[in-house]
Amino acid sequence: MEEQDIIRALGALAHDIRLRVFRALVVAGPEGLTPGRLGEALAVAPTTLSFHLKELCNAGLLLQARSGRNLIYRADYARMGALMAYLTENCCAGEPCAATPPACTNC
Amino acid sequence: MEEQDIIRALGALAHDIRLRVFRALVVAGPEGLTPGRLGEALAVAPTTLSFHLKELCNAGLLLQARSGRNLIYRADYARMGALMAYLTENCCAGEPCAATPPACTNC
DNA sequence: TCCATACTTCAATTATTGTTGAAGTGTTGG
DNA sequence: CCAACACTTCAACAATAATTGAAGTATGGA
Repeated sequence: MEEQDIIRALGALAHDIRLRVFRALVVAGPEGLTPGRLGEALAVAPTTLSFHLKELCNAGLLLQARSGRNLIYRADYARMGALMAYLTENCCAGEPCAATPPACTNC
Repeated sequence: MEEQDIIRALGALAHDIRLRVFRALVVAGPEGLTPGRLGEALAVAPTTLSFHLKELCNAGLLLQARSGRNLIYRADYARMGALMAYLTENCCAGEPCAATPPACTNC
């Protein structure tokens, strides 16, 4: 992931609606959610929501698919993981991720 | 860290100059750097740099101190750690931080 | 005290982002 | 094929962020 991608991803998450959308999709898991459900859950107007979903897609954080007359958005976990990896490596003084509460399940 | 703080921090890092500044300060360690050195290293005009340093301070990611006629900026590692913790917990499906290469040094 | 140094703040301008309602695209059931 | 549905795109506007040069503040040395 290039620096430019990192900046796009961070910028995409740096907005209240988009952060909530992304969180909702992370919680929703691999099945994802439709804009309809998202708009309902978060009380965001369709046009506004569509704009922000597009932003998140452009940043590479979301995947889009069609299912009938609905679109389905899903969080791109790999991408989010890559973002975390970059931040851990470059912005945390090389320390292991400060947030490892379920530490070392394989030990 | 409240959602609003998370958004501020993400927004602060979502800019090429600011991301480089923060990275430089992380690398510099606890001793930090002066705006003079930063501007020199990153080739940024003093006014512009000052603006971005202020943004990073306002976002809580940087600490400022005076030493003689120089100001010294340092990365706030704790704050960055809190940001990482939030993202791991809320945006990574509860999986442990995707980036744990030096894993489990205490095992 | 006065000057030079090291930055910051201010003010004006430009560029980018965010929001909204209206119009458009693709899809399904009748 | 057509009407209703689920969304997106467009266009216009409002709000916010970024850049620049000029002026201001704080510090240390002559």
